[in-house]
Amino acid sequence: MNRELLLLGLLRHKDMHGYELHEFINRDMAFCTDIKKPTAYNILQKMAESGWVTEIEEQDGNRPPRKVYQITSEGEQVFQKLLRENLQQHHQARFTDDIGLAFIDAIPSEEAILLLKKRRAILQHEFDVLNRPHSKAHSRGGMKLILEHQRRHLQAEIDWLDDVITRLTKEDI
Amino acid sequence: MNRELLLLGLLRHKDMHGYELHEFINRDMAFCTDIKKPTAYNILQKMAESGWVTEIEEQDGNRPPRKVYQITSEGEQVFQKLLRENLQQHHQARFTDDIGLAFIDAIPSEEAILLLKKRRAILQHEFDVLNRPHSKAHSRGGMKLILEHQRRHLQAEIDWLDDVITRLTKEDI
DNA sequence: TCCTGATTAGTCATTATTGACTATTCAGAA
DNA sequence: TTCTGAATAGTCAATAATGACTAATCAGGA
Repeated sequence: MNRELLLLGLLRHKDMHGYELHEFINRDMAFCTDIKKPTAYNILQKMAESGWVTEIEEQDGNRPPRKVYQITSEGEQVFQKLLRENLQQHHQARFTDDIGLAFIDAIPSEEAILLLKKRRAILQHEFDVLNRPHSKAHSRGGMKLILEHQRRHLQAEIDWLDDVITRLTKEDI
Repeated sequence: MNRELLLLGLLRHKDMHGYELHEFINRDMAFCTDIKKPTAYNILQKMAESGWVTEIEEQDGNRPPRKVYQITSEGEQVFQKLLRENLQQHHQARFTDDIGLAFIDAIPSEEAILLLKKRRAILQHEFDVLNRPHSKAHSRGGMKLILEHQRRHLQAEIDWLDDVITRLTKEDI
């Protein structure tokens, strides 16, 4: 239901068509979700069937018509409910990167150290990118919170990875 | 491919049947992955088709026969490759919990604070559970690393959430 | 003994997700 | 003006994932 929350939240600000929503999400919100285009259209269609949004065919010049989505008052109520649910819950994070760690004793620790140092370089690079001055879309309210969250998370990852590398170096796993 | 890595890694230790693999993953590795039963069987079947594992029908008493999976030498090579890939990469974490934060200005900050305090209590509880003495399955090598990772991550989450709550309290979003 | 609920083991029909494709428009170069 | 590559807008067939189901066995109590 978090994808629904996201789409409704964006539609509250302004009416948008599917492609526009997808573009925004994949440009400005890539760090918190990952909705592919057909998935976005699928969710929009279902929300239209549920009456949370309305589809309005719009003709722009002589381009083929496109469907503009508008949140309904029922959709607004659902948004308010989903938002409250989201804020008061916590979903355990699953790190797919961890799976390899479970089997780290299957390779020589010198090699493991080299591989993890490579991972660390990637992490550091992402951290640096995140600390670069950011776009307009990211400078308002909630977005800043989310960016700060990513920053904190990446810092914790780097600290942890350094710790793992140190322990491997001391053969103290 | 990380699910494949996980299943192959477990089969390296001993031959297992599908249900056994699924049970182990959902009991002892729930904090790093989330493979449903039919998904596990599906992956095992595909790995059998690829020659990474062999299926052997086994009769236990007069129970219906079941398929025991055994890693092949080709499977071992794939495991070694996947493990190295996994260790040297980093996958950006996506926090679905963040989506609500993006729209936090849609509700009064007093209410948001209450909701986030509830979230914090859940987080704290998970942190406490994680710090309780853990099972045998979790006390060996790689597993300890992963638990430590979760612990660090949860600590960072709590710190961040406290920061958000403080900022909201000061109306400084 | 018989019954009940839990455990073991797996399947299958339905949903969800996505890679790959179509088709139009537009901006600029040749 | 004609061509080319990028941007816009969306669809669809194929794959992946899962909820709900089946079915046997077992442990223990009535």
